[in-house]
Amino acid sequence: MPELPEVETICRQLKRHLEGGLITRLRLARPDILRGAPERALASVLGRRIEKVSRRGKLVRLGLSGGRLLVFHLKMTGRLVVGPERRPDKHNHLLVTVGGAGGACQLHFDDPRRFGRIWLLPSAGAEEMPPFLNLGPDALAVTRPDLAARLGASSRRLKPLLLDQKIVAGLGNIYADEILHRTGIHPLTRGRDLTAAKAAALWRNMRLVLRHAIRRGGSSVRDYVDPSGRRGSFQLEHAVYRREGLPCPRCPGTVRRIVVGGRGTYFCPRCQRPPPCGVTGRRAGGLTKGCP
DNA sequence: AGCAGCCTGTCA
DNA sequence: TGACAGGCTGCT
Repeated sequence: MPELPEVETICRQLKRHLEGGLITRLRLARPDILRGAPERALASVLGRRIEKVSRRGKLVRLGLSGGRLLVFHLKMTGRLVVGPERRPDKHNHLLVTVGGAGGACQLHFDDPRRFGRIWLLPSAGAEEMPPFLNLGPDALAVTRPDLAARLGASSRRLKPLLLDQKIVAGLGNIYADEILHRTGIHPLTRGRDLTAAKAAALWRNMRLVLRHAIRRGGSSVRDYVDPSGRRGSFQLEHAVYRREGLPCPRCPGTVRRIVVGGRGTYFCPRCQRPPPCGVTGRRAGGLTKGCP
């Protein structure tokens, strides 16, 4: 489940290994995961140079010479692996051979669940087409007032709001829960009910948690590894994610799990106060009485 | 706004 | 062996 910190870690590695290299061979094993251009258009990528590796939200961009962009979304189980030439494994979807100053290497895009997608786009105007169309500002680029405005304009609960890539791009289930916990906000709080102080703290903690997770190489909860096969270590510092029944690290409370918008949501009911007039997380009632 | 569907590996 | 995991699209 690569989210912003994992994708950032991946990008930094790809940058080191791929930037400046020439694409000498391509093998698309599963044409159905390619979007934005027909399969035959992939041939036009041969011989182009990988000029710039970048990230926006959870998307990885390879900027190619000649105005092309190769974009990857890893979704849940996708992996980008770089290394010496080797046989593709059975879950390989795209194999790119890159010639560089230090000899050839290969980029493998593998995804056992096949949720992952690849786009081939013209770099001019790419921001106005899928998958960038409707994508909100990156979680590490959004300004404090912009985030406050985006959350405050909505009556939706904060958990689904933070997961909505149109609001802010890069957060997934792990970091949404960790950020809400660190800020002491109940996941069912509605966006419009955020106080200015809480919105500011949320922005600060979002940056803090994401930056710290990047320093740890991301979270390896189940099978995430970076392009060199190394696991991250931020999972060791998760305060709530997948810690149901365990003590909250910040207060004497116990971590609970509820389902919000179909997603498992972990929080501490003691230090993440219930929203003023909302559901408590157990069952509706009690607190809602008397609220306008 | 909420949920099925896409997928398959993993765990109870 | 069946439920579950979850990012995102598209449907209701």
